[in-house]
Order: sequence, then structure tokens, then C-alpha cells
Amino acid sequence: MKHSYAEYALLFKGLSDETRLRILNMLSGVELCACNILDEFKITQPTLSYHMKILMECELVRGRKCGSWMFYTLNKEKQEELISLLNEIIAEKPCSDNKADNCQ
Amino acid sequence: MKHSYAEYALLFKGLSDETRLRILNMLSGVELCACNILDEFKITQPTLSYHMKILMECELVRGRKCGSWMFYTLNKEKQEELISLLNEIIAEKPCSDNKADNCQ
DNA sequence: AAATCACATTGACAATCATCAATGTGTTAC
DNA sequence: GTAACACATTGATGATTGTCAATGTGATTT
Repeated sequence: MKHSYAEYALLFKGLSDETRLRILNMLSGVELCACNILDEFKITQPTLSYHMKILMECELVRGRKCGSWMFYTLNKEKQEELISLLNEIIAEKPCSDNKADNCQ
Repeated sequence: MKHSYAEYALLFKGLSDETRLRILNMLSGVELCACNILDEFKITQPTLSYHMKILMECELVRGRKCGSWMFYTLNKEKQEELISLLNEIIAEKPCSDNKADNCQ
């Protein structure tokens, strides 16, 4: 648990929308500008801007401005943190007795 | 991509609440009944019931009824699927040229 | 069978979310 | 400097969310 539950919840909220998941997948290994991303969806430009803001606020994505373009890249570290958290949750705790003993 | 984006979005939505994250963590390696879980929170019983319903609907948690008790366990497979998805997103695609070449 | 216990469901509510049209801001092209 | 472009912000709207009090349901106890 590197961060608080509230922070992780925010990260997962960033991932909890189909459009945003598609955007993240588009960004894997590539840097794209907003207009490239917009082309792939049937949403308006303000809606995309809204999603990119959310992705950047929870730091799943990084942005860099270049002239009047905005280029986006994945922040792999954040996703690795989520993978660590999920692994941590899955892992059995040493203290756990693993059985609900009051009912077979 | 074992499932659809919509399904993954639902799974992440399941994880996007602080209370539910804490519940999942409580369940790692242990089977607990609803009343055990409720004791740890300052929420009402209907609210817990609501959260457990969400966790079961997206199959992050499995439930088993025993008399009038409900026992819950983690569904590790689902979390492993999410880890796979995150790894897949992080991984660079072979087709990607990795650079936005119209701006240094 | 009546009371109690463990949990689910319903209805209501405020808060947040995803979306768009309209508008604003800063950059580039002419 | 004016027009066009790329993106952000604002305001509005319908949908969804998390919460609770009240009530329902089914099992257990007495």
C-alpha cells in the first residue's frame, strides 16, 4: 500500500469508463495528440478534453504541450502501482486463518 | 483482451470506491460473513449490502449462503484478469512507432 | 407460532458523472 | 492583424452513484 485507499479509488475511477480504457490502450507505446485520439471516437472535442483531464488528474497519463497541440503518453508507473495493489489484495495475509469456521 | 472494454470498465468501477477496496483487502485469504465486514465500517447494513451486490455482480467477490449468513470470498481470477489487462495496456504494441514525429 | 436475527430490497435524496453546445484562449497561417 | 486551428472551460442536462430509513424475507430460537 504505497498510497491511500482514497487515492487508489480515484485511480480505478479513472479506469472505470469504456472511452478512457480505449484511450489508454491507444496510448500504449505511442505518443498521440488530442486530435489523433478524437478521430477514433464519436464524441465531441469537449468530451475528449474532459476525459483527458481526468486521466491526467489521476496521473495515468502525462501531457506535453507543443505549440497548440497537446501530446499524451501513458504513465506506466501509475499502472504498475495498481498492479502491485491488486497483487497485494490477492496475496493471502499471514494473519489469515483462511476459514470461516462457524459454518462448514 | 479476454473481455470487452465495457466489462473491464465495470470491473474497475467495482474497484473505484474506497469502502469496496477496503472490503476486498479484508477478504484476502479469508472468508468473512457480512456481519464481520459490517463491524469494521461506520456504514449501515443496507449500504454494505449495496456494496456487496456490486462486488458480486462484477464477480470480484463470490458469495455463499449458509443458513441466514452470507459468506464472502475473493475471486482471484477476476483480479488476475485485470492485472493482465493493465499489463497489456502498458506493453508496447509492435505496430507502434513510439514517437510523435510532427513535433520534436 | 412468535420473536429475533442476518441480510436484501425499496424509495428518496444529494452528489457526482458523461455528455454537449457555446464560448474562451493561445497558436499558427495568411 | 485577421482568420483558422487546437484545445480548454463553462453551463446545462439527464443518468448514475452512495447513502440512509423503512420495510421485506427467510432462517433460527424460544
